[in-house]
Amino acid sequence: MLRARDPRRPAVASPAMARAYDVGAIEQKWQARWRDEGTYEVDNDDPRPPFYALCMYPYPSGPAHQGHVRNYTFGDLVVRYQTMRGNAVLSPLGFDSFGLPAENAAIRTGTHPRTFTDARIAELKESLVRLGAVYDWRREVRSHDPSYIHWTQLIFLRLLEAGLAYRAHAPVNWCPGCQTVLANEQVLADGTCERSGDVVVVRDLEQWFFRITSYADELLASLDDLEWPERVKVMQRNWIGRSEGAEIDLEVVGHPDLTLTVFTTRPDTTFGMTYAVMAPDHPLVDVVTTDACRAAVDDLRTRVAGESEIERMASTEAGPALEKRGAFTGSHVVNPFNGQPVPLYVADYVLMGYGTGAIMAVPAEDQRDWVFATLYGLPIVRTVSPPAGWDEQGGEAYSGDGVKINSGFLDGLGVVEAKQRAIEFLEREGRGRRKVNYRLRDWLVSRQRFWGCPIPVVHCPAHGPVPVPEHELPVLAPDDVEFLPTGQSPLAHHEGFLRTTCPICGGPAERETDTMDTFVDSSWYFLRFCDPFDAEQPFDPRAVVHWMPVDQYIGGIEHAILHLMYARFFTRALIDVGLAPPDLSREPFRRLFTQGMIRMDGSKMSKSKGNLIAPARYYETVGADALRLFHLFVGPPTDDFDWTDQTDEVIDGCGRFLERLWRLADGTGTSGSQVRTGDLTPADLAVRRATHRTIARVTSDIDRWSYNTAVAHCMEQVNVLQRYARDDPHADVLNDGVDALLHLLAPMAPHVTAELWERRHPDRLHARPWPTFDPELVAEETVTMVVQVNGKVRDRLQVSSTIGEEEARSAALASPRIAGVLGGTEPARVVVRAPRLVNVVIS
RNA sequence: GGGGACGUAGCCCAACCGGCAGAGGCAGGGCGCUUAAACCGCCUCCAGUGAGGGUUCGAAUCCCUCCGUCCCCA
Repeated sequence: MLRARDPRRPAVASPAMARAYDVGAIEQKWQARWRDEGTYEVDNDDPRPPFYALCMYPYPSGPAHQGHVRNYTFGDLVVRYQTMRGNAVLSPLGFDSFGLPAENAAIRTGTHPRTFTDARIAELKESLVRLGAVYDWRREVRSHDPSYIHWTQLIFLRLLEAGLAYRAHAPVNWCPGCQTVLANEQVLADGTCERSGDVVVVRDLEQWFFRITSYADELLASLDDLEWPERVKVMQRNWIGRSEGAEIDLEVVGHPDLTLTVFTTRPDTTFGMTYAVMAPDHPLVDVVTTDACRAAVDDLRTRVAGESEIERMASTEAGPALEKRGAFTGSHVVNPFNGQPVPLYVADYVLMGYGTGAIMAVPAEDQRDWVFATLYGLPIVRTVSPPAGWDEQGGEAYSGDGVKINSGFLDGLGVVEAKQRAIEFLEREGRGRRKVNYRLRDWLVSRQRFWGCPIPVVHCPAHGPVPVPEHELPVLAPDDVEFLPTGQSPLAHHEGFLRTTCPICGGPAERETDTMDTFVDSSWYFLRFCDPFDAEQPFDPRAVVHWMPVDQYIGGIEHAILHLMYARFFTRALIDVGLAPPDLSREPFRRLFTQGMIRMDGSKMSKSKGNLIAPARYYETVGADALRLFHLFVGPPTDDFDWTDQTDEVIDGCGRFLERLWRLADGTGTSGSQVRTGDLTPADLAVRRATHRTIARVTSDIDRWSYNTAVAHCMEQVNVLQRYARDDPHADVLNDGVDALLHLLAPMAPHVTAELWERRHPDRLHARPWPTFDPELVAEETVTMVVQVNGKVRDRLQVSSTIGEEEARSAALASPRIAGVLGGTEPARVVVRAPRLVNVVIS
């Protein structure tokens, strides 16, 4: 019976096809062995040097997708390779198991989020086991486990005690779809929610914050020493957004008791201040607004109140209703540099959360001010001379360097010098001060959600927010709640949870019903992994000092900013509040690797896009080893990969390679030829050299994350050995070659190599040391020396690899072909790069 | 608008410090094996490095401009 072949289905799916070996059987066999024998379980008192390898805490969304496969293949390679290198490798995995999808599923189906989440964890775990990824599962951590909640809450209380957690009334980004508060970074540039796509609005709520801004300078400065991708460091630097400038206290005309403090990065431009602007929610707006202007100002404030900051910032460029962007307050402030009064406006483009919530406007040197000034007919005075032709070419604001003009005592200076002079003037006159400002804001951690770690606080009418006593932890959410799409956590409707007593006075009090942002859970899980059984404390100080910092952290570039920033902050904060020891590294992740995305049809492969290619189908056919090999082989690990119709053919190719390896190693590749012993021939020696060269190359490839070339070099070596095996091979040379190859492939294709090794030797491949090579065998005896004339290759000579410079020069010039090209011309110059190249230059 | 990465054969990619453009794979073609096909084995076609300029004895590699794709921040 014939059936049309599904082009997306691997060719080897056909059961009729001859297989060299039973992929499914051996993969299951070895997965069971690694589990039953605890091969990758490691104790804290292990005498080998410690190595901590970690893949980012996954959110359990169901079976692994190709992005996971790629991530965990890299991670598993590191674990197995470092183990063979003689290290005690800590390889834990856990699940970032709190989060919205589980709760949304609960609202949709009525299933408790725990039931839903546990099922998704089981699926993810199973697909990782089937990938052959190995972990010390004894150390598994789940965010929603009461023993983890306990310590997350203790950390919260200690941060609260230290003043690093606080409660504040704040405008927050509210997503109507998710019915919760979002952090700024969860709001996309178009003002919509990154998760649901709803338009985010601003609401004013009492919220909990972590004081990450206290660490802004340290988080910025210590980036320099990290072995992280430069692009990630750049993103973190930009996110912290340190800017040096000045705060200036402006007098408000007619309000002798008031000063309006503004922040500027360009104090040198103060002579060009032609107006000033306050954020609509600035506390002084009411005071300075005159009756005549009140209606317009109130109108603006009402409109802005419903908009997210992102929307307000995005509206900088020309758009509809521009004239509604600001309103005059009726008051004036005084320019401290020249004593001139200038009008004071309220405008949406100034944000209360940045700087002081008010700015001096210098339209000539700031584009947003330029747009606003043009719109409202405000004067524009240049204080920096723009480059020649700037105005003629339609130039507007000029923010670059140049000579100061129209600036009194600053005239003639450059911008950098003028800044310093301006700040000195302000400080001397008592009108302002040097000030460093950050874009980074404190971390808003409150979420109006059920499926998160409860914030361990009760609200007492008499004593306000009171910490839950530590011996009462953990505070756990009740199970008998109703999941309804209301604006509040279901906890807020649960009387049994809500009603409690004040720990101070014993009077009636209410529990806090907000839960913590799930980024809190993922900010310290890597510490818990060091000591996951500790019932007395979050982790033993000795254990974290032993394992930390993480030697190799592996994850997606999408976590380049938030997760990594929060984890860096938490590690420092935990040390500073005394939960972690002072000798713990303040940087949690020493080396970071960020893998490229898997794309399909131009967009990220994801569940929401519906373009997932499940790994399970490959486990059934070519096997996990082939799928792993494919992910390693297909391109540089940092690069994005486009999944296309041809991808299955490449995966099949990886499967074919493993079958060739099998035939070679299992003896079928020799096709019955006699295996020779005795003295080595030159051909034997060449193969032995190839073996050592392959060991050297693959080792170096793995060390520099060039897995695609590591696989390619193994493929090349299989080709060499296969050819050799058919052609009167020497027993030792062939066996050594195959054995070395099995070692090299052991971290990449662990199942098939383990099985082949077992058929050849009594011990376990993955417990063996990484192979070494003989440098003398790696070095070539003779090399091809290229002889160029004026950069063009004219001859190739076989020379000793140790040839000296003079010798190389004479050999090149003695070549008849070179002499022919020169035709008697005297070389103007001879560039010698022995032993590879000689370039003869003639004019 | 600002910052960053990348562009090499029909396709995915090598070329590590500036030194012979090709290691590996996919697809295609041919031959062998086979009653036949698949599988397997052997052989093989194909580019001068997105475009232009510069530095250099020598540039895929370094610098500049432009084009294209992607990422981050606005």
